Amino acid sequence: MALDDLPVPVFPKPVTLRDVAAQAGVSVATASKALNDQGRMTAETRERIRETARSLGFRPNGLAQSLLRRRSFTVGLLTNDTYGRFSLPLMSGISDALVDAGVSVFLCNVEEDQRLGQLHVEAMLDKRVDGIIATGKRIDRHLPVDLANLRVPVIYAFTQPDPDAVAFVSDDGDGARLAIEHFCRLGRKRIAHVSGPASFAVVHERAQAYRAVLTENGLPVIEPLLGSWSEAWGHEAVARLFDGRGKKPDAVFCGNDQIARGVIDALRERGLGVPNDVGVIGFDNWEIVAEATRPPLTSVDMNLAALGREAGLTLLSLVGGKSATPGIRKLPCRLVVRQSCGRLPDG
Amino acid sequence: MALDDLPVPVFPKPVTLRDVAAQAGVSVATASKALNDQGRMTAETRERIRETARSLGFRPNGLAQSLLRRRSFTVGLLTNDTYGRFSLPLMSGISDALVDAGVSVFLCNVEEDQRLGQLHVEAMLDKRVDGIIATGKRIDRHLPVDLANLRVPVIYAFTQPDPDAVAFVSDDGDGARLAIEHFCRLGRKRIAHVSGPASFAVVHERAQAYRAVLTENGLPVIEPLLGSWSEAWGHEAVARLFDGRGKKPDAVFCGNDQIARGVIDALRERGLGVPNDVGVIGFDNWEIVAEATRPPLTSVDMNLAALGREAGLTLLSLVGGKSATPGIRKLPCRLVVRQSCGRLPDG
DNA sequence: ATGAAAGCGCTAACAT
DNA sequence: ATGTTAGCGCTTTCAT
Repeated sequence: MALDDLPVPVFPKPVTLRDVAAQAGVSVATASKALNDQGRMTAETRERIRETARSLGFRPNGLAQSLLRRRSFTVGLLTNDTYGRFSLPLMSGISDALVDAGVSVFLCNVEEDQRLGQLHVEAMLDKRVDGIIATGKRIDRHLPVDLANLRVPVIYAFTQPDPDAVAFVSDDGDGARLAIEHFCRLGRKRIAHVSGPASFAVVHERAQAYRAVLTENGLPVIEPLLGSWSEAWGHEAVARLFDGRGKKPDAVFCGNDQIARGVIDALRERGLGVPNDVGVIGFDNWEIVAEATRPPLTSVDMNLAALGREAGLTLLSLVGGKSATPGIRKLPCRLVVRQSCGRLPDG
Repeated sequence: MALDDLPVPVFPKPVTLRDVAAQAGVSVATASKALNDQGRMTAETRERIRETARSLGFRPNGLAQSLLRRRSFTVGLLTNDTYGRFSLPLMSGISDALVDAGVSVFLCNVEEDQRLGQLHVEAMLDKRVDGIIATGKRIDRHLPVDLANLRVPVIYAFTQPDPDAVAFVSDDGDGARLAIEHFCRLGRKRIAHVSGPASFAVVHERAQAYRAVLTENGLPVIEPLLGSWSEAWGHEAVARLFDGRGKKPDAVFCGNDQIARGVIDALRERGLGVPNDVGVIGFDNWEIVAEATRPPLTSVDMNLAALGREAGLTLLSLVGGKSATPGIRKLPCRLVVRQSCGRLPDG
């Protein structure tokens, strides 16, 4: 038995329009028209050409078409959030919007590497992408690439945009507002806020909305507790909130779902019931966490997929030659109600 | 002030080789050679042409190059795991391997939609990708697309391959073995196994390795407990393991990190200490979970990024005309030791 | 040492 | 109703 006898796969040479034309006994031009529903010819010829194309398994070479049309039906997607959970729904929304237009997506992960980023952008440009979408994991940090004055339209989604660019971000103030108003409707009176590090812009945005809604409702504002985005911090925050003397909170609005989980666990350890004694709301609506807490966690969802869709559609219209108003557009959040807040009094 | 006065962005017409040639006073052919280090010409001319190219900001049109070279320096990445945590490390590894070769990645999410899948594959083929990588979220399910007899090489990574295709998957038996052997080295005597649903192939593969290693070490085999991949199941499994009469386990090997978390929490609630009374090992090494358990969880890592790299490199060599041995290649796992198993007796 | 010409696979004016 | 011609932007013989 022969060694070194691996079946070297030989790939069939692609069928070209020329092949189809020859086979059908017409010129390339006629074949092209037949397949693109252009020009005039007898229905019979058209059908015959179509049939030969089909039988030969002809597929037009997209490179040739793009070269001619000056449009590759391809957009570049830049991200620095390979492992995060934000980019995925975002991307899914983007692809979604683009697929319907027959546009494919080049995925490029740039990490924090300036050089790599620039390299990727050039590669995209060289491949003649129709446009570029930049996404990230936080809206107050810029990707490590310069996207100003490119030869193609650029859209920012969930990342810090260049000035005068078109950008979409979640409205974190709106998200916080939804949460606090939900608590108010449920009759909670002492609502605390446990959030992430002060270095995040959203932390302040949410805290501000938290204060505003409480004031509007004549409820006391408890100074927000800022820490890290971890369960451990949620734990610790509960100690700080409940150890002191004075009135205890009957609701906690958390900066993310992991903090919320820490809070819920800590409350249980203290013999405090959720939602009966204390209501809890999280942020991000990370299902894997929100559904594992006991009870399941009510949480603010940033609608990232919708945000991605919006970004994709806007890019498409830009590519189509329309113009879009520059500036940052904030998209509303949505409260996903589970069981960590209890029911309406009259519910 | 005028309304409707949005600055319609006008994009500069790309500079072509023809422009460069004209500007430098040479023919396109010469310009091409100068920029590609081909042909012969005075160093002076070459440099002059280069300089004009640079000053004009010339970038070759990749579409034209690809059309000629019959190679797009682009590969398609098919996945049905948009939201999962498996595809991301995988993708990152793949891009990693490809970027160095100047190859970009088309990301396509096909969900479970057969029609959408076929559509995407055709789109990729039309765009003349050099090859395709199929990835998924479990290795015993096929993507909803037919990738046999394509015009380009195909590699499978972490998804069920076609027969005779080249595929890379994690070696789950190896992963289980690493876990159980670790327990044995630490002197654990009654090691239980709590895993996911019987409908997953990996569940059996791991259970088999579990049995084998215990037998090799002369330790009793406790019939594996199969359930779901959730924390709640981890909880319940602990009840089943510890409620009965008879000897209690001193170690639990879990099918994923969420189960492990449920197990650890349930043990604590029973007053059982981890790792002192019971050691726990998880699977997947999902950092966000493994680092949030108390104590932090020792877990089996499937080395997905490495697996992706391997897949990427192999595709590249296939594209380069080399041949690869068909079949499923299993890549080893790695045990990430944290604090849920305790130390070596003499450590 | 440089350039003219052909051609990658396709589309679109402009003939006939 | 169909074919001829001229490109898209580039590379590559082959002349000069």
